[in-house]
Amino acid sequence: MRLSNFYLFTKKENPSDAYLASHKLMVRSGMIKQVATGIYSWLPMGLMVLNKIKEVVVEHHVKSNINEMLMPTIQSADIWKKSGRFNDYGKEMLKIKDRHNNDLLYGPTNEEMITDIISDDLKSYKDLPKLLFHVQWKFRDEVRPRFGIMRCREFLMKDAYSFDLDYDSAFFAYCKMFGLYMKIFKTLGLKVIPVRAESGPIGGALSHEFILESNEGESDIYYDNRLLNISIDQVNLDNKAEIKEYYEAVTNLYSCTSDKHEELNFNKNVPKDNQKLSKGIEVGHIFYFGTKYSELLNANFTNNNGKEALIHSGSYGIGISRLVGAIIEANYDEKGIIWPKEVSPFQLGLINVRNDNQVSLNFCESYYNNNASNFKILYDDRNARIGEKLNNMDLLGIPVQIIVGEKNLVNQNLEIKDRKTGKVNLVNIEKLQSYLSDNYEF
RNA sequence: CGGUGCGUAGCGCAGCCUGGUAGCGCACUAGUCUGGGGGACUAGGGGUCGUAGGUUCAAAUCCUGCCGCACCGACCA
Repeated sequence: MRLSNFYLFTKKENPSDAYLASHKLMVRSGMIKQVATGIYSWLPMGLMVLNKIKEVVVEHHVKSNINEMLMPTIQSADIWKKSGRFNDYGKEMLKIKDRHNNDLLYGPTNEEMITDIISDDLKSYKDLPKLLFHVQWKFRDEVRPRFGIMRCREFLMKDAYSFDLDYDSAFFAYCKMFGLYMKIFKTLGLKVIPVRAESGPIGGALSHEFILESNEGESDIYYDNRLLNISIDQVNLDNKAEIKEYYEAVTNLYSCTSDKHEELNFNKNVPKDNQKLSKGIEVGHIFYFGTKYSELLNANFTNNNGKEALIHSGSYGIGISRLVGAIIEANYDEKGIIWPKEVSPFQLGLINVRNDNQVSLNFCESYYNNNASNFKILYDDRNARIGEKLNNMDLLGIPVQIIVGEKNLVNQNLEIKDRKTGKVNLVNIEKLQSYLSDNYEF
């Protein structure tokens, strides 16, 4: 992408209404623009990142044989009246009336709707188990939205739903999703702590939150830091024994939200050196709620004895739009954003030191033209001053920058700058390709 | 929903107390000089001062309602 063709308008100054670094940086880097309290437009740069994260999450689900589908944002109130949540959900639910005066709502979540769908289809124990997910915009009319995209009213969420014939089977689904989440967050380059949690208005007995540690987080957590040593890498999510072993190894160690915290148990079960008290951002939340919605919405099947039984279900959410902010919180410095390679909208930033220099201009043009199909390159082709280009590229957080100036070009050299370390290496033009592939995974 | 504060150019702000030609920095346009970390100079363009009403010869400024935004609290993914 040539900057001259890109709808990207960055700002030198911070917005006055932003508090969190991630919020300031998202506005400054032209990713989002606020529309109303807790509602944002995603500009091209922001949408690229959002889509990258979504892609990672979707791929992991699809690989695990979880089927992607799509439910609408607007829902009929009927099923919510059946489940009792039309009133119970409270003012956070945005209620709408259509022209026929029917009650509609902008979905805050989809348990009712998915249960209504599967209750028509899953009729026999032979149809179970099943897992479905979608990525869709949600609306929760928060009392006080804040922190930009981190806690907004309209947000993009991946929600998955599991359907099983009994507790044992449902528990396996829960463990599998637990492991899948750990893999997803690891892929995104995030250190995420799974903690026991309250299930809130979703309901149900078994629930875990996934917390990205951050000083700016809103959740307080207590955990045994030995759980960080347990790796998900080698665990096969489809192998019941393996995944349960992993789940138990992790959840046997103390780890919970402040709601669930018991100081006595913490001290009794966790050696002092391993006790960790920390804050973080909730980026995922999973629930097993048994037959709660099946009962309310009549989702039953015929078991192998010919008897009717209720479907056991669970739901599993990841805040996709929140992750954009959360990832920035975990990856920035005083210059700007530092995107992990998995979510960076571009792989390479290309900077021409002087546009009026024929030597560097020729090189940049031909490099870009020859490589734009191999790499995602953001080429700053503006006739701007070098300082502006460098600062701008740092702000945008693209992992690797190629800085092209005549001074180095006459010696057949380019500057390759690593955004994260700030280190600049002179690299021979001939060796550029191998330097990049040796030092970076694309 | 309670408490506090704010709304003036695309962004960040001053002016308001004490009413009298709407200002500054950044950004933008043109030109000149510059040229390795948001450069300098010159000349420009852009505002019904959130909105509706009131007071007044005169309102960005004083008064009232409404709308919007932020922060703190309670609540929540």
